[in-house]
Amino acid sequence: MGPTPSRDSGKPRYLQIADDLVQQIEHQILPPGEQVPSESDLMKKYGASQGTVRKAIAELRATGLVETRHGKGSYVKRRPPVRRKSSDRFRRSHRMAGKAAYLAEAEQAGSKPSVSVLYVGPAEASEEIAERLSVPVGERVLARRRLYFSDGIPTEEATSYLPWDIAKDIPELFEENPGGGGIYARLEEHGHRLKELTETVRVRLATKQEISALSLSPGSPIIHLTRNAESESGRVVEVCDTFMAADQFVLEYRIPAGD
Amino acid sequence: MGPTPSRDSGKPRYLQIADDLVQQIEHQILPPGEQVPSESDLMKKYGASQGTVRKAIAELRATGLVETRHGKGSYVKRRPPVRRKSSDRFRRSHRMAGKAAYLAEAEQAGSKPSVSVLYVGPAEASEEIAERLSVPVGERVLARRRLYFSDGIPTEEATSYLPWDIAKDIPELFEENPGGGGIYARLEEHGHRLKELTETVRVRLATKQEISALSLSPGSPIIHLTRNAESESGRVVEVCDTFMAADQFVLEYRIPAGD
DNA sequence: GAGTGGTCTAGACCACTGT
DNA sequence: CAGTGGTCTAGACCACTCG
Repeated sequence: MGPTPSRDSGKPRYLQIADDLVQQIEHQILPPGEQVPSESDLMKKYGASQGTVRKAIAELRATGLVETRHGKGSYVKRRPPVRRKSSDRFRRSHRMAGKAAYLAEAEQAGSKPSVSVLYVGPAEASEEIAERLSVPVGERVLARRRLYFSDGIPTEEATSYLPWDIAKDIPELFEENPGGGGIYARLEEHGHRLKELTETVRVRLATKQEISALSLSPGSPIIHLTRNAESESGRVVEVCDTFMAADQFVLEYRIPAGD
Repeated sequence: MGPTPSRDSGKPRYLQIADDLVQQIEHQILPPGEQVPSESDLMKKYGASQGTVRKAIAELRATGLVETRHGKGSYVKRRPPVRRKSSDRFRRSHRMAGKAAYLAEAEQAGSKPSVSVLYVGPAEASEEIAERLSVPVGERVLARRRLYFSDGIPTEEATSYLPWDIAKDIPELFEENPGGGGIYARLEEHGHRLKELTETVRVRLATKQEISALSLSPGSPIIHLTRNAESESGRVVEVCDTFMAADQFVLEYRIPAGD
């Protein structure tokens, strides 16, 4: 009758242990940020072998409750506030208010946003980018790759591509900070009035590179969002690829019912 | 120099084995639908223990390349054609053409769609549904729950909720098949002309129930899509919750750049 | 160094699927 | 029944982190 839940249900031992740990986390006996007992502690406590307690912890990791650092231990994840990404962020009125889309949204969510520019400069259009921008493969384009942080932790990586003949006349696009309203505001000031944006949403499990770039746990789903910005002349004047941790975002779209 | 890739890199053995299997799958040496060699075969082939080859297979399962059936074996997944879900599917012109959104899209994708109605009838509004429909919690609403199949395999489960006072005057909504153009067409015929739809996209790992309902593998990400349909009178006349296997869909949204 | 997680083995037994 | 995957053990060794 000890505190150890060793009752035999039909359930595998490793799931019983996992469930017990889930209970402790939900009841804040293991509060966010706290270290989960080490494998050897758990082996003693549950009278199980290392393989079994490891499987239990792997279970918690898979459901995103815990993250594990080699040589240190497993820690209860602090539930990050969900960031909301609304299609409204592209409204012209928001740009006129002088805010870039990302900062406006982050402020609204009450977190401290920051941006790190990884690269701004010329690049050769890959097959996919060339197709989306309707330029020849290998053509020079302007690439702008940024990493966005919220409260200091990386949440989102985005890369924009613009046709060189458009970008070359807009010096602000070569700056790290393109100025109030972001690059869309600059494009519109230079006569490229936007007509429509097309976004696609894809989901898959993160690759190893993305895991390290966004410091995720293995097995985390990520959202791959692409956007094409079409001007009123019918030309695609910018495309953007964004990668973000799926569990930290809610995307919102308003769709007119017309036509 | 045997066919066995036992070169020692720094990589763990189970990942080497996994990579080798991935190669065989990508080069169609293990074609879709084929059974992966059994654990004991792999143990012999790679000279590894059961635990190690199991971890290798678990890796393939996590990346969705393979699915495992207890007592039978692991099988290379048939890559299902990706289904595209475009916001255009709500255009009025499509409804007028007499097609429901789902069927129209599936046809375009070249797959044989079918629908199974799980429930049509009254239900009590949960807190969340009540909030979205602006009715009191517990109020009677019409619920329509369907399971969608593509080529016989379940891909998507959706539940619509409509306020009772609206639904009660539209007898087709109580039928399994609401008729050409779907329920939105019926709503518009009865004076509820739609103004705007708001969709939200959330992603998370599938729960055990969803795994069985959509016959997924554990650890698969799923997309939870919610939609609120607002009529020109400003009232939300329908809300819908959809769950789908994330790796089988690409969502597409067209966003007007105006205002 | 002591303590942590990460990999691997050899063997055991159980549970499910077919014939 | 034989063959498959699923669980578990006991012990070994390696790799990372921190004082």
